[in-house]
Amino acid sequence: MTQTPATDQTNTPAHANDHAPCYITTPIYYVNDRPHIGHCYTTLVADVLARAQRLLGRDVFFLTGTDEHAEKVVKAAADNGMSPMDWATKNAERFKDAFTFMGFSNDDFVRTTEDRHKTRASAYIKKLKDADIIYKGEYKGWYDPSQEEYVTETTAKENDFKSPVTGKPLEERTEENYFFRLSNYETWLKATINSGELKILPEARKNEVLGRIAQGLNDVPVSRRIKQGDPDWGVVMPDDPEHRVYVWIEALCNYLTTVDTEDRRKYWPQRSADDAHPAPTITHLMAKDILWFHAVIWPAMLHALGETIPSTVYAHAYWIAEGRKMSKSLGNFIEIDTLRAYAARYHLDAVRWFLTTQGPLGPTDADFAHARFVEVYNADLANGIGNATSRVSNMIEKYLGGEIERTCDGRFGFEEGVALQTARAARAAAGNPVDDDSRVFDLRSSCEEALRKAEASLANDCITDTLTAGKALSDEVDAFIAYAAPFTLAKRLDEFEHGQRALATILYASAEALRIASLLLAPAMPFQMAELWRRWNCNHLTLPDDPNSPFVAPLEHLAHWAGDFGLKPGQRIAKGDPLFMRADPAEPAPSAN
RNA sequence: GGCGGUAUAGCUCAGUUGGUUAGAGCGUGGGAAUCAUAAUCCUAAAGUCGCAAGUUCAAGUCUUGCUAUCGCUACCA
Repeated sequence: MTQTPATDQTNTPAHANDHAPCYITTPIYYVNDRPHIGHCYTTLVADVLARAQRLLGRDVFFLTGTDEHAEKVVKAAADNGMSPMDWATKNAERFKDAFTFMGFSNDDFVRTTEDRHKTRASAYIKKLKDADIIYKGEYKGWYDPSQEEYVTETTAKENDFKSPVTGKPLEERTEENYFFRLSNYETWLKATINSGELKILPEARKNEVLGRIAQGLNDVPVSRRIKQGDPDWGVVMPDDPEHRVYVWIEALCNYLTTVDTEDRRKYWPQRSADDAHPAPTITHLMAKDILWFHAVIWPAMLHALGETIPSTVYAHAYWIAEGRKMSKSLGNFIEIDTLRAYAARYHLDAVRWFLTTQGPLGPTDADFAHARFVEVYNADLANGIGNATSRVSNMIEKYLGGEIERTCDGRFGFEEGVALQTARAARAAAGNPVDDDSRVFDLRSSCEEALRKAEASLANDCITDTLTAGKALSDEVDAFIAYAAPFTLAKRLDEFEHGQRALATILYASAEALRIASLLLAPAMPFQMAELWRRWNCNHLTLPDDPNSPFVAPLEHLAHWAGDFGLKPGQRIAKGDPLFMRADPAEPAPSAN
């Protein structure tokens, strides 16, 4: 499952090689933090994207992990009477547990304290140092003796050159440090970002980064001199044991160190201009606070190393809670336990759906409000896809004995079609004729359209269009059922020559469209969609009982109307319990305790 | 302080190079239907497009000022 590194690719389906590989990362999370909605959200977006790309048939590698080399980790460990490593391990496990709970399908979980990371990160830095791209220089800054740390120029100025914490005067100090020649890459960065070779999303963030680059780039310090009594924690500057590499610069390397192995290099290949293989896509997802490192410093480092640069750096905004910014002082962080409580009441897939569709993917923050959660849950899931599958399953059980009788082309209201004419006649006979007898439904074309939309949006790392396309299909089925009223026809079968055939045709089209909708919804709701496939005996997954098992074919094939994986005559359809039970808006929010 | 973004129906947001009655989803009102988780379908109402001035035959869409709000301001993760 999720936390098991899938290091071997032997289970990769054959079709996976038809497309370029796809590498998706989240930041590695600071191990002193407790997993909260922020960590879960970024990783969920990555998971939905990874699942969607796998569904398209791509060979995906999805990485997350923990950042463990901060000095504060040593302190926190000491405060808790543990060794830094034991403390880090304990907290890394909390992230792993949280992510397992969220149903994430990451292929690996990297910890920066692992040798595989440290040795390679160290090698990259050595390479840069040997090339004089990392050089020894002098850092002049404002030092806060009471806190034993430097403060930034701006912070120093804002606080009138006094310690922001204690108010004692700051000292101007000069220190010997190593620097990275970021200033060398100003022109290159501008060109690379402007050309779209490096996509920074959303657009607003790209402009922010470009604006800041335009103000000029300075070389950045990447190390600090090791002082007497410093803990041995982190990566030492190659060939200079008196300096330690700053955590963040070593941490960035995790994206490359983890796939810098023979079997994984396909996700991050060193490419030449005439490379015939399709270029893999490398997508870094993160929250907006760490965009600068990922959009500027990291690509420049990679460029200096002669490595491929990421194709997309996506920085989403923050969640706020019930209209208020989450902060430690307010103590209103939505922690993993709150999400667990929501999942226990509404289903994990409902939590995933809400976060994905209502989240701050754009440049502005989004609100996690209980009332809103229930509204979206009822509108999209209980009344939407949940109810639609219930009513269709129910009618197939009731009118067709729980078995698909025939297929059809999914087009209704057109000249040659008899099924909808029969259904309209039945409504008229029942004294409830349709308002508009010229209405047409082309469910098959709608499905094909939805598929195109999904593929186009995923090429731009957009996950929501795929989901809304799936939801739109389910909505169309609802409208079709209301119009065709198969339940009315079912009561008057003997009045019409082809009544039974018309009924079976209408129900087939409804169910087949919902099956295709469920495929598009699956990246966000893998568990309940797999449950639906079990009830409907659809063989989409290699292991029908394991929602995390690979798909048996790419989406294009799976979603083919009445195709090899479509519903077939004789296929058993079971109704089962509601996938998403309607929620009571009056009920108080689930509590973590 | 500097640079930049945003202000459009109750809520969340779309609104292309300025051009007829400003759109969607959710929520709300009315009607229909009853297969379904009282779900669904049809339909309606609701906006002086932050405020003020300007450019123009014509501005939500351009300019200026004001107000509110948000982000970035680099080496803590």
